[in-house]
Amino acid sequence: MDSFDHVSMTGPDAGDVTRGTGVSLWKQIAARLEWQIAAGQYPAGARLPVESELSLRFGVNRHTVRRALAVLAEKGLIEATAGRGTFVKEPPIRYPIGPRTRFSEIVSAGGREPFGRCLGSQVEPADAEVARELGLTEGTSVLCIESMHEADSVPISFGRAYFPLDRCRDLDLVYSATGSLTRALATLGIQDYRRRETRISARAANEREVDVLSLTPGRSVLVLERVDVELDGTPLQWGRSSFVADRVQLVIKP
Amino acid sequence: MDSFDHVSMTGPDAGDVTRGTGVSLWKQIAARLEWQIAAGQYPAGARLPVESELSLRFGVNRHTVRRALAVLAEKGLIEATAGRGTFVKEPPIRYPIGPRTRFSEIVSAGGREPFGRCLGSQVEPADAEVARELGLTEGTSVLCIESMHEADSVPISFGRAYFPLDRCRDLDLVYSATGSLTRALATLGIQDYRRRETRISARAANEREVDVLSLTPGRSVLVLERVDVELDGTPLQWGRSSFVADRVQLVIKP
DNA sequence: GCGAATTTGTCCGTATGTATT
DNA sequence: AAATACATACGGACAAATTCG
Repeated sequence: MDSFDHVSMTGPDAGDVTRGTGVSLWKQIAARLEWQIAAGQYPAGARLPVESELSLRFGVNRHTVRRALAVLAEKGLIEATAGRGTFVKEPPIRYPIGPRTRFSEIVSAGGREPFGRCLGSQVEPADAEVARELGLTEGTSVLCIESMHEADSVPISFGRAYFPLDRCRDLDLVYSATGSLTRALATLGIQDYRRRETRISARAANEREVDVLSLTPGRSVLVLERVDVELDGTPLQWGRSSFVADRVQLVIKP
Repeated sequence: MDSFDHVSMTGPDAGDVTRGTGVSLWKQIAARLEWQIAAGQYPAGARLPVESELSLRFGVNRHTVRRALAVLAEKGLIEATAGRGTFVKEPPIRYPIGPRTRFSEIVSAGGREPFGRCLGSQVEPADAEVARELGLTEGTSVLCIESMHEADSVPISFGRAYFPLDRCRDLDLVYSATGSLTRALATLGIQDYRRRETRISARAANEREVDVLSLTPGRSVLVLERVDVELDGTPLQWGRSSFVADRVQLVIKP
């Protein structure tokens, strides 16, 4: 094949990995692949060459390639599936958490098409938890809305939110019609509200989430528990949403 | 089958679950158990009565009890293990994320004993990512410190942090000696610093995390990526830490 | 280290009341 | 009004994990 005059030339493309420099081969390979991915040579969703091919190309053993790939997998850049291959992952959506967190605005700002759907709603008596968070007495009627969100037709989140019924009657109907909670609230005369607190935890996706969000079992979801209040401080909604962990990255700028 | 027309009492303690009220039995049982847990009748770590015992006590079938327990498990209140039993979980540590996030202060404020340990450190050239985050040029020497933290001897987090070497020489030694990064930085003349950005994602724990944090495989970890800067804005450290997802709850108050 | 006992997890099936079509 | 679907509740059997003598 090609004959390079460098320190070593074991493969056709091996100009980048040089032995005996003090930098381990797997680190060099990882850096090179990361660079190629960042440069768009392997765009999101693309399949990387199979490990044996890479080992040929870099002139190293397959295990050395695997060590490099492990670094990228750890960073969340690629994902390997036995039998299928190794694929470049979509970069996660940056999801800033702040006092005015709105799904559609965040997704639009990221240049993607937001979509929200009301999966169902019902009026129910507030249990101890909902009552505490909304500052109501247990048993007060609240409206529970179950919904999911997508960005560019990719499922992002799924959750339930609770609203005081007196303030938000028929919110579910308007939400279903408009597809946007912000707009639905606006038509009810609630022009603005702000986030009072966000609590974040994580766990493996449950069956329902696997179903609604098109996940494979065992995947992690970020669970966001949030309280929104009206401008005068009255609790407006409390809810818990599950975000597909590897499709979003929550960002907090204090 | 049952010869009761509407209200019945099947068990010795069944005064709380009433049939034919329109509220399903499993919901009533879930609410009752949740109340008992909240009231301290079953404190954190305690074992609940076995399912067969509960089914006797409430006068319902074991399946009905299981459905109620599933609700509490979903809420993160209990955890069942085949062969062992069903246990009340420790409430997660509330971990506020703000401009002055410090592990030891947060844990102390929660009435627990913080503990940090340096697992290892080395000087290495900054790769593209570290260089970008710390505002250095690729290849500049940085100090990498690997550490883990505990609260009341329970592993909480594990991560790697990178520091510009010129500013932080021997930081690892002082850290190992003091067990506190804040104090170690103080002895190097860096009295204060603040969080510039926190990025949060989640995934299943990898092998290393399972090992260091005493987890079972498949558990979720919250991955916090953070940039701390000195008061003049100079990047001081960048790092990624994995938090055991069901032992912490990140709290953001905008 | 083995086996029995305990306990949760998962299946099979049946019956019944209530909504929806 | 009949047919259908769904949620609730019960009964039994066995697998899988854990504990303990």
